[in-house]
Amino acid sequence: MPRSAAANRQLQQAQRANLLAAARRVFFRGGASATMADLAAEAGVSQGLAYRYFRSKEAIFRAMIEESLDPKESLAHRLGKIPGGPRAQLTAIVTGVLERRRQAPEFYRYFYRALADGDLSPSLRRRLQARFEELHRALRHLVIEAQAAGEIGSDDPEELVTVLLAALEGLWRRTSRTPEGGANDNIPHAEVLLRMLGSPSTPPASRSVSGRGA
Amino acid sequence: MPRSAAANRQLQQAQRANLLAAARRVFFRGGASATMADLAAEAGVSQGLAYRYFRSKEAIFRAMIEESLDPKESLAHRLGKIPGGPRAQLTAIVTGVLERRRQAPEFYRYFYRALADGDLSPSLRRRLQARFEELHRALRHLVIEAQAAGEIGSDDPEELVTVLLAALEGLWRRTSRTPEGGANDNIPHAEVLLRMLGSPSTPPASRSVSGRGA
Amino acid sequence: MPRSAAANRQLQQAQRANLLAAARRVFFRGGASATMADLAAEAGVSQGLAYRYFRSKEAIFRAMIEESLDPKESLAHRLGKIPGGPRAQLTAIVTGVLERRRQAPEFYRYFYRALADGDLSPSLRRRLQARFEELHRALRHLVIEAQAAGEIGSDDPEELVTVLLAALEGLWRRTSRTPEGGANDNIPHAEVLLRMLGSPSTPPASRSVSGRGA
Amino acid sequence: MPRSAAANRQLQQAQRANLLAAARRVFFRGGASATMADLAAEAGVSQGLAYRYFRSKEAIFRAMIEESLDPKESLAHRLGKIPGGPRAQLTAIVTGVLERRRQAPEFYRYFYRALADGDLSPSLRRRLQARFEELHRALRHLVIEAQAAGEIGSDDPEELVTVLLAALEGLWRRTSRTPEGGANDNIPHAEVLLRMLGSPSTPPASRSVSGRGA
DNA sequence: AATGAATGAGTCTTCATTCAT
DNA sequence: GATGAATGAAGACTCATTCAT
Repeated sequence: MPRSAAANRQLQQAQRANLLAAARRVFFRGGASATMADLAAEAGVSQGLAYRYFRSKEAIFRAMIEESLDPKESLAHRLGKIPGGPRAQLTAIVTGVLERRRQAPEFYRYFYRALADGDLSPSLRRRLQARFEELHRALRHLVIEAQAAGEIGSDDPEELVTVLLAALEGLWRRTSRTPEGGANDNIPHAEVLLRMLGSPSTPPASRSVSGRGA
Repeated sequence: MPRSAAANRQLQQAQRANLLAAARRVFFRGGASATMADLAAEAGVSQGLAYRYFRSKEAIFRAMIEESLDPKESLAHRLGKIPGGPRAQLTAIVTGVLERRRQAPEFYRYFYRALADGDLSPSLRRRLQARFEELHRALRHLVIEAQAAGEIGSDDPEELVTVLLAALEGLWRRTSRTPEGGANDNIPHAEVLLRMLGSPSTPPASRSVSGRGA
Repeated sequence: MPRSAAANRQLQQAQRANLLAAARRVFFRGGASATMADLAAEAGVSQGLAYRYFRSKEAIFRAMIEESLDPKESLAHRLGKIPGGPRAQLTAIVTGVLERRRQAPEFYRYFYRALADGDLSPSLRRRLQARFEELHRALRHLVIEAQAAGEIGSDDPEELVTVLLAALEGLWRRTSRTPEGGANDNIPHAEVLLRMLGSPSTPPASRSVSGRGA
Repeated sequence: MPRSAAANRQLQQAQRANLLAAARRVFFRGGASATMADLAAEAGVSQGLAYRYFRSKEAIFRAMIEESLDPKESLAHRLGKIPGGPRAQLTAIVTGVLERRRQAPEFYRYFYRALADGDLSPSLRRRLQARFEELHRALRHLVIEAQAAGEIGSDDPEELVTVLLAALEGLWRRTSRTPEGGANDNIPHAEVLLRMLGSPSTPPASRSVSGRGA
């Protein structure tokens, strides 16, 4: 007598989740050089089984990322729901990003890894980049608005966004290096990062590279 | 008539340098997936020759990094030579780092790549981490001194150093993704980053995660 | 209430036939590269079920051929029932073979495929060859009789049989290549093939390879 | 000191030929199911080496066939050079084909095998079919001319060409089954095959399938 | 009797490394 | 010192076959 259809569906979902979780662990450890054998061993299944659930190694990687690309997580999505002026919205975004790092240190790690490792399907690469650019645009828009509202300094908005994103990326990256996925200590407050934006009274950073301004 | 021993040694040095330069170019382009065949082609020599100069592919990678670990490049080394108070020294360090990025975008890329990819000998990994920690300690020391001198705000020094390093790492990382090795546009001024340190009048960022401080 | 034993047996027979028919279709399309998954899909059953009825993939292939080796189909069997002299019997055989091709183009295809592909159990291979040889002997016998009766030319009988069989095999083979299993156009008349046997007045083909005979 | 360039070239050609010869033997035996391991073993080299000389397994198969597609072997090419009327030219072609079979029994075998086995790149498949069609057209043209010249019977030319080609293909096929590549005995004379074309006095084969014509 | 999830041996292919010249 | 042909150990992926349900 065959297994019931329901039981089968449950088994399938469990295995899929199991494989995806194993992939997360294994890619987290070994980067792109992790092998299917590693993954299978980690998941406690045979190598062949992975191919019942995913077409290829790349498909697993993709699924892993797609999972995190849930549209509800999109900043654009959440942006509309934040109350207050542009400065307050910037604070909320940065805080949200930092908060997520605290809770799921490995979260965005795949995004950066994926972009750094060359072997990524063009389509997925495009989707990832679109996500990054979305954040970029959202921040730029808020920065310009905040400047118009006299809430922050008057440096080049593009420059401010770049350094803000860099700081956030750098913080995520650090996760990679601490063995256990990064302890939660020393994660800075959003306010510290936002100081880079300056206050209305701050003069723009001088063009001189040696930056003796102020 | 055999070549003179001196001429021989010189030739060897030249080949070694040639291979190392090719490795730099090739790893920069292809990341960890660059092959020995790529390297040999780039260097214009046979595949076998690389093994006269380096024990293995990993040895080339290691040598490539060692070359950049030249003690004269060490921040600690250069720190003694910077005039001015702790705040000025911090400015000088950050400026120097940003300047280097402008000039040789691929410079530190290997360090981060090496740490991210798992396949790195423990000993080299230790050396790299030591280098990072050296910078970390130097910055922390200056931050504490600057706080003592009333030149910056009174946030947790560890937190300030972390976010400063993260911002710098993030900026280097960005290099990796821009096709041509990173255009120099939008590299922020040191002063913008240093704003994160706050001024004596800035109250420390509140402990509240939502960072409504100030 | 369990199914009756008779009903059970009938169900089994039906499944077996179903699988065999699916195998025929699937092997006909995909050749030796057809997979068990293909077969199961074609038969509309699970992959595992095939193994209740056949020990292995090869067993299915074998059964498929055995089915066509039904002794009632044997030429030897039918030979006794053909009226007329040896020439008429030759005509009848060749006509029968051509006719069968018209009706079931995929019929003998398996025989040839099976012999060409190496992976065939020795015992089955022997049985197939025996079948071919049976036809061979029957034809040779008739050719010799026809010569004795002065109904055909006096070439080497072995040679005549070889070329006759070759022409028939070639015609079957052609079936394989036409996408839809071979349209029925241009299937030659038996009489055309039989012309090769010559008439009493035809001088034997000369031994000269360049064949300037006649 | 490196091997001389000449020595290298010689080595390469020898290996390429060696691999191709091994492929011929191995595909001859095992059909498409022969593995690269088989081939390497047969050639007496490592599996990896084959890939220095051929991009893939399919490339080897292709090269094997291309080798036989030498344009000088083309019937169209040779057709211009045959003296005599259309009947004589038909004789010459068929004789040539038979002769080749005598000399190199495995020669065309790959062509037929290649067409039967599904896994063949579309481009190569097209080239092969073009070759077959070339022969087909040449024969049809000559048959029509021969009929116009009153040198043969007046059956449907397409039918005559089909049966002629089938006979030739069948003869080649037979090579496949004799263990040692086919002994040369019983290869029929061209003249026997050409009898199928009939003589001016032969009435066309009747349309009746049972072929009681003549 | 039937299912389909799971297995594992085997396939093609790549690539760091060695070695005869 | 230099070459590049040759090796062999993986790696991703397929598929006939088994087995718990």
